Amino acid sequence: MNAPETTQRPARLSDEVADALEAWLRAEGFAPGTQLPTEKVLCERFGVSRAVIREAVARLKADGCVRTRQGSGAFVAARPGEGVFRLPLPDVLPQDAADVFELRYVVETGAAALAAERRDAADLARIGAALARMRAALAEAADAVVDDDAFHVAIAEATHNRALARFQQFVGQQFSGSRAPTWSAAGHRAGRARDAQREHERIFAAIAAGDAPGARRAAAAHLVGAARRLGLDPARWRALAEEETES
Amino acid sequence: MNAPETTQRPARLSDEVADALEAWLRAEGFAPGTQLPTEKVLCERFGVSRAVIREAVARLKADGCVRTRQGSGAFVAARPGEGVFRLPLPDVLPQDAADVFELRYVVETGAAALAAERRDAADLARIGAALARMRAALAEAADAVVDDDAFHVAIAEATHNRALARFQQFVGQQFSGSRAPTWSAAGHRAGRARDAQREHERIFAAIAAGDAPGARRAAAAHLVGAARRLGLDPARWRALAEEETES
DNA sequence: AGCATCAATTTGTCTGACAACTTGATCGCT
DNA sequence: AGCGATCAAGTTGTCAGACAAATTGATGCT
Repeated sequence: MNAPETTQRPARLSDEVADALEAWLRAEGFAPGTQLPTEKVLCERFGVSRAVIREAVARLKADGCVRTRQGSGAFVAARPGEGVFRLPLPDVLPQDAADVFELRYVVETGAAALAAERRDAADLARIGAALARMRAALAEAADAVVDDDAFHVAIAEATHNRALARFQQFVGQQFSGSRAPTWSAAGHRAGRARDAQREHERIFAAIAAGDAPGARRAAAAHLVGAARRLGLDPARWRALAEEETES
Repeated sequence: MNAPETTQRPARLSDEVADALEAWLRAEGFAPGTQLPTEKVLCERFGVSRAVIREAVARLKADGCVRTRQGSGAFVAARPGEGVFRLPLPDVLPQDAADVFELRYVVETGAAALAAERRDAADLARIGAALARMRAALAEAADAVVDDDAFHVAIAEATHNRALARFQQFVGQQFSGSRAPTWSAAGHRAGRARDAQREHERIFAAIAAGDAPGARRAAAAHLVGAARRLGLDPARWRALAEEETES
């Protein structure tokens, strides 16, 4: 068990340079159109080869904050990350997965509270329909991953906030693959589907009642349960759950 | 018949290859985890050098749909577009601006609560330093936009959650341009800087005390104030503020 | 002045090599 | 045989140098 001190961050040299470049641009606050140093200069400044610099610049190009013209140079196109947000994709690193899940936690609890305040009849109908489908699937031990997904999306849409809805959909989708074990045959046997459904019902009840703090607490409880079902470290979530439930 | 070359699209070879690769992945519908051909094979298939292949793959990596492991290979990480979040740019639509600000509200209040639980001495030092600089700027009616920015970034980093920190930085930055009126000469005269600073102090005190609910309330109050200073509809925020302050 | 030409500069691409890492097979020991 | 350590391909990451293609500003000519 050699946990080699989790040098968690960029093992890739090009990523390191790209981060540094992005941070530099951000700090300097260059106006769009200003020219970047030449690749040769950047090579010397960072002490790396041109290939690394090119890959780093390529990432900034992909992010849309830098634009290059052959023979001319590289230019700032916009402030770094102006309109795009890139998530550290959770592969095998449990740390990244936990981080992203925590982000989902923050957003989804807030969304549940907002949904309780803003939901209208159509929202409640959509949420209730997804809930009913899951209830039916629970009775016959069937799969309901798509309905589970629809349930959370419907809640996000009940906030009537496009940005929030899209972002919750975005983070939630990062774990859509991990939602299968709950509704699998083994999940039904182990009671995971039943537990999740009970949490779902509580969220819906609070939203339907217009109880924003209650919806927040119910969503928090659901996410803590989801984290446990995902095998994430529960210790990290205890504090959060207590924070929510004590209010 | 020479093509008039109005196809200004891919003057870059690497972009051409990247587009072809992305289209290929999308068409093939590979499940996440499947391995891509090696760079050498791709070189032969596209008839280009390895540098071009690497830049193309780098773009896919930046887009988040491919992930590479040194010594192992390149693997499909997600469907194209998964892993990157694009915000509806709030240029002209005030509705979008309000939506994005609300997203910021949800994330930043959650981050403040987390920061209160996880902050260490170094975090407090960073937050306190930014706060002190703003205090000094307030005394002499100077500009402190960069310190205001640093203050919020330091709080986000105190969560020790990379994803959360980067996302808060991302949404906060959408309003960085709108932070100037607070610290302008007119902002000092109108007391906007003073109000903001008072709110900052409360946030810091709660985080330093390890009071998570208090930090959440203080951050909520600050954001409601920021929304008012931005000229956003305060009615929309009253409900949220009450939700937080009642707990 | 106006214009074509040219040379320097800069990004784009190619080539070859080596380093760091992963993975599966081989070898040696119990 | 079972099992662990070791080794050798194979693959991506990085380096170095060179040339191609495009831009830009200076030069020189009319």
